[in-house]
Amino acid sequence: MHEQKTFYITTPIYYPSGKFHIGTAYTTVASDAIARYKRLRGFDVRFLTGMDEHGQKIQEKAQEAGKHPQEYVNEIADAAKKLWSTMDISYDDFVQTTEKRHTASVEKIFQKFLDNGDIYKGEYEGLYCVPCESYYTETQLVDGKCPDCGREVQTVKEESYFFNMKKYADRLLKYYEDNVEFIEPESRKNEMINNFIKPGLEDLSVSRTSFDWGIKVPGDARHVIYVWVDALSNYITSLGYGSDNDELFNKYWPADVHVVGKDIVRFHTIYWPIFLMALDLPLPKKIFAHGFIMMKDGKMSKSKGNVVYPEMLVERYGLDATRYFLLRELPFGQDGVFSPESFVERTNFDLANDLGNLLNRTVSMMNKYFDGVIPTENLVATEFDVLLKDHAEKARVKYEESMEKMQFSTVLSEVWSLVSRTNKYIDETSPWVLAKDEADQPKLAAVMNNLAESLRHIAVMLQPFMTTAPKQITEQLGLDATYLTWDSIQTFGNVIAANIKVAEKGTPIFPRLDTEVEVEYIREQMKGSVKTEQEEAPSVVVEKPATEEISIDDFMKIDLRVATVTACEPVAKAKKLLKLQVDLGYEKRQVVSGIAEHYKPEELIGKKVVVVANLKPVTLRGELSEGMILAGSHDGVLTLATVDEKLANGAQVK
RNA sequence: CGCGGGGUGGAGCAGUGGUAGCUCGUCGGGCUCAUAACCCGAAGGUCACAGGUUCAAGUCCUGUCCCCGCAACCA
Repeated sequence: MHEQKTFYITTPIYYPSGKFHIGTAYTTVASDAIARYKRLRGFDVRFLTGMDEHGQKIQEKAQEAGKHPQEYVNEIADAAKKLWSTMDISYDDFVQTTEKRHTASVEKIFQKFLDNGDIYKGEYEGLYCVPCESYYTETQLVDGKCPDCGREVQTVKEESYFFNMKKYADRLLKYYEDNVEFIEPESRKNEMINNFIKPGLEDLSVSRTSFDWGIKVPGDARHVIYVWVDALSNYITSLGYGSDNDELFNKYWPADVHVVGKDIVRFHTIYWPIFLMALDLPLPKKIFAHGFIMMKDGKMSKSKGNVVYPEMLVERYGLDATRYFLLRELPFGQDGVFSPESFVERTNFDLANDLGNLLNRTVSMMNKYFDGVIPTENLVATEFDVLLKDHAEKARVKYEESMEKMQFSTVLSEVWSLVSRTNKYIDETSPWVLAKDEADQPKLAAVMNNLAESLRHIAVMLQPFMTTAPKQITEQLGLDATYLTWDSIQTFGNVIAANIKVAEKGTPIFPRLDTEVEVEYIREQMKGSVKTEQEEAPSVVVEKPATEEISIDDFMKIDLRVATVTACEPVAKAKKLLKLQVDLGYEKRQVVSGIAEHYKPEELIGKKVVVVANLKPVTLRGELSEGMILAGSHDGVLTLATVDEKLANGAQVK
């Protein structure tokens, strides 16, 4: 007997910085579809997901919440597990980087790097702002000063451990060449080579001394291991690498595919392979980078009020519709757009009209013409039968091809081509006509049998994507789980046993939605997500007296003056900046303001605005700015604070 | 010239060098088993623009314009 082929697939481990939005669900649902498909094809699958739980931010967030970091991350991990349970994610393991099995192994990995000379202790030299406790790069500085507080920065040397990346660059490139499918889509590979490898890899700082919520560097407790070595290692530590029991590791490593978002391609295609080389371990077979879910007005963001949370869609429209939409509407590997309209329309057209209705009319005819029993004997094929059968077989082949390429959208359109073909088949054969003539009974019987068979094929193929509908389809057809295996759709026809009775009354598996009502509902929910955020953090909008209070003297230090905008033009190569000439009465000045996305230059000329006149001048994008224009903004809408025409230029505002 | 993606019938997208397809919308027709669902037909495209390679270019090459992400900029 052959040993079962294994398949190891991972999602990224997620960072617990807030509620998961639909993008996180997308990654996870896509990975789940692959895992389910591979299981269906007989693989011994291991599907890993988890949480990345170390770092400064978590330490701070936990402190804000008045919790121990461990308590904080555990709560979020529980919330994640709950969401994955809601979404029927069939993961086999959930790793948290704060677990002993991970931390112990990471220490060993780090030690091995040290022993082999891949990691050396060095000095990180950077521009440091002491009050802000932050490093900045040269380009981040504003006018040579700290971008946060405006104070002088110092060149500071801090002790840090470094990983020698250069040493492995050639081997990495070679691996790319020898394994053309290692990075997909291919454009990502070119991006990595051109941007990072060709210019020369820099040694990577792999430790920090500025916070301590992390895994201590072996033998040097002042340092904690920084995110890369820690987080990426989860893919092997969760298999028991470096522990007493490495059975799972030997069985499943190397991973067949790491599914990642396009934002973390670099870490998975450069750092991670190099770490593995340093450990003398085989590299993963594939890194697949998917695109992002965009909104019509750009990226999802709370301030735009366009954030979509998966729970909302699942609660109202069901899990199958939600999973279907994600994997059908967005071409995997590219960015795609979510809109309330597209969601409702996909659900109505594809699920309710095409698929749901097909099942419904089939069950109904079965009852009407054959007392609910799927006919299996005395079948006489119509001229259309062979066409349907051919279509089903071709669809299955194309499905398998596209599934290997993880082109879920294409895969699903293949399934729907069969749904459509079957609806057409009903029209072609017109069972209601056949039913009128006793002599056509055998033909009618064949038609009914084919309909059940076609629906069965559809149900089997939908299993990686939907977790309820395939069962509902077979249940309404009276078929048990044995009819849902992949083997059972290698042939079309002669599969369904005799005397199987369909449901007496078909129940719509996807109710039709009222487009207008539901589009409005989703919109409200998206906006609503803004409100809840604000409720959670009201300080942003309402008062924050204790800490924000200033004295009248402080206030009087600010010299606010009325001025007229006399000229205005965009700043070259800066998307958000406008250069304004303002007349303060007693003098004229140039002010650079970040309002280009809200005002056209010509709109501003002649406007009376309020200027902070005694602000220290700075240079922005090479343009001198001697002051600041007051403006208010909320929910992404920005408006200048203007004053009445009557007020003369130079008038003080207080 | 910071990096990358893209510009295809009204909308959203597929398109491996060889009759330009799909979904929705529009118009017309058919059917009545079905969730006012299903099926058929039609209109509608100089495939951003300009060159080039080729027997043949939406598809390859060069240049130009525009859009979108990332980065930078928001005093």
